Amino acid sequence: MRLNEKTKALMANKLSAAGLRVTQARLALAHLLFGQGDRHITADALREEALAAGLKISQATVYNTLNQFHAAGLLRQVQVDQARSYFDTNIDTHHHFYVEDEARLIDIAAQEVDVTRLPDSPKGYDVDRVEVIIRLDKSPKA
Amino acid sequence: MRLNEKTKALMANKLSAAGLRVTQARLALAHLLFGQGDRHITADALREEALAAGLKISQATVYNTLNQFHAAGLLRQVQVDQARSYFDTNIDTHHHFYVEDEARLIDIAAQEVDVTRLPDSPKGYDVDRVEVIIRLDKSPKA
DNA sequence: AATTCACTTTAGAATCATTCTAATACATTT
DNA sequence: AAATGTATTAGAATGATTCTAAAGTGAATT
Repeated sequence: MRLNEKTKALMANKLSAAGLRVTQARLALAHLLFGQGDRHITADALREEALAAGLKISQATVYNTLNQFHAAGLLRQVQVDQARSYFDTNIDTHHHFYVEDEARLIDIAAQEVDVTRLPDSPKGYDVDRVEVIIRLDKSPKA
Repeated sequence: MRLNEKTKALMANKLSAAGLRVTQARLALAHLLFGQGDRHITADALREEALAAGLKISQATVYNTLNQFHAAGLLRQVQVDQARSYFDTNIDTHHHFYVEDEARLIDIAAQEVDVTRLPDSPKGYDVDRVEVIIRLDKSPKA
């Protein structure tokens, strides 16, 4: 895979800023993840993209890298399906539609949802994040 | 395990009403699940409870039964942790706190949360359910 | 109460996502 | 370029869940 120099520099920057060493594997995966707008992707799907793009990269590295990016705050992990984890390249506050039948996530911008009242957290605990997940079904054929 | 007759009749009723045949295994698991207020439990934890209660029941049956109860609408499945599924005996509309560090779910009554605005669903899809999950961290020691 | 038949339960194998291991490769510092 | 500490890797290991196909049970019927 050839990364254009501008994107490469951006990604290298992103990695350094996150405290991650800039390596071939991380650069290439960052390019796939962050080079094309917001996405929701599973480890396996990313692996396949990488292989399709001609990268020689192991499954372990895909998992390691996703976990490191997540730990570094470059990715959010979304848990909507018991079978697998999704990684979301959009780390701003936002919410999701989830189409269970299609195993597909759709972003909802934070300002599209108003949560105007929440209960107090139990004593000794603080709110880390409020997630709203709207589960969707296909409409019945009229 | 001895089920008192009143509970047993209630559970048998619940199963029949849900279109499930009343069997020993289902009665016993229903008793554990529904006999003590709202709970959030994993398949494995339920298995252990069952064994501790002296039931002779296989893991496969625990899974089968949880899945059937879920399909029949007697349980809700809650997805907050990548490692395992929780089954929630409270099937009314409600929400959850989730304490990640302790892998613990806490119910939030529907009326404790106001979601006053939601985006339109994508064309061709209907809202099945709106889930609010409040992820909690332990407060830092002051 | 025995028979039948469909549904349940079971032990154990299989699957699948994810993590681990410990050996090799690479990036950075000397 | 040698040394040092991370990264990457293939493959094994793990752990939750599902599958398989054989044996058991509940409900309906004789």
